[in-house]
Amino acid sequence: MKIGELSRRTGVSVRMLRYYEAEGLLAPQRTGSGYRDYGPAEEQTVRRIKMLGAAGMTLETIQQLLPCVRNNDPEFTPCNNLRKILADQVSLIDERIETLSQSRTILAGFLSSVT
Amino acid sequence: MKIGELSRRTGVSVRMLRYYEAEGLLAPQRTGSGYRDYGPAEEQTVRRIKMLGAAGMTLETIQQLLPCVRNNDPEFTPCNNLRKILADQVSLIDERIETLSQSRTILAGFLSSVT
DNA sequence: GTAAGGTCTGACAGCACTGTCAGGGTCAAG
DNA sequence: CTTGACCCTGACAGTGCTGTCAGACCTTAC
Repeated sequence: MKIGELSRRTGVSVRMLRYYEAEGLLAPQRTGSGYRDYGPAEEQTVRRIKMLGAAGMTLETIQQLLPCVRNNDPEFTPCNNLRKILADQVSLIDERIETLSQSRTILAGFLSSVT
Repeated sequence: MKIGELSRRTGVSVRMLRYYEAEGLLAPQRTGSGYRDYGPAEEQTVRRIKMLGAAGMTLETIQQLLPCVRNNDPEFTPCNNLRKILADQVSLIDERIETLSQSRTILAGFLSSVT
């Protein structure tokens, strides 16, 4: 399928589909006239990128992870560092939550001081 | 005092002190030769900016808030929205924490699926 | 008077995307 | 054959800071 249809089917903008490719996360076939031609495998990949992105991962991190999920549909193929990457991501999120919680405490303090 | 000393005393880089000024959060005197000349009031302001920034507020938001804390002015009239701004910020942080928590859940799911 | 160190302005770079526009090619239908 | 929808590449804008560099001026001390 062409890029517009894939965009419609996945909800990812055309702009971002091209960006995924520029960042090395997708490599669709090209038609004779240069149009990108995506297959079902690519569509699945895009859905995975979207899901991992929703989990707050950067495209760079997703790119590292992608080879581990490219093959088998339902589950991850265990790569050596897959667990480490995921665990690191969870730690990263925990750190961010902790930082935000501290900020919240500070602001709540200000708020109560003007009440 | 000059900008370098203020930087040393507050731990805010010279670059950022100038940036604060460009964004309208500071307006130090100038010497005859054009050097910025900060007084104790400015130093206090910088410390407040730093604290509010640590609470995750953008400079734009801090700028709105600053007139309310600039001097312990008994006049609250122009700061009727102080509490609202603070409350909004807390809500914003809560949203971000919620988003991160959802991301965490997704990632933890991935992690358990490869365990 | 000269050397060192501080300061000035202005501008470019980088993050991690995301939108948008320009200028031009392709394809299907009427 | 022309129209309209779609596609291509490339580039600029904007976020909210933050570092760094260039070229020039000021100040202090030796």
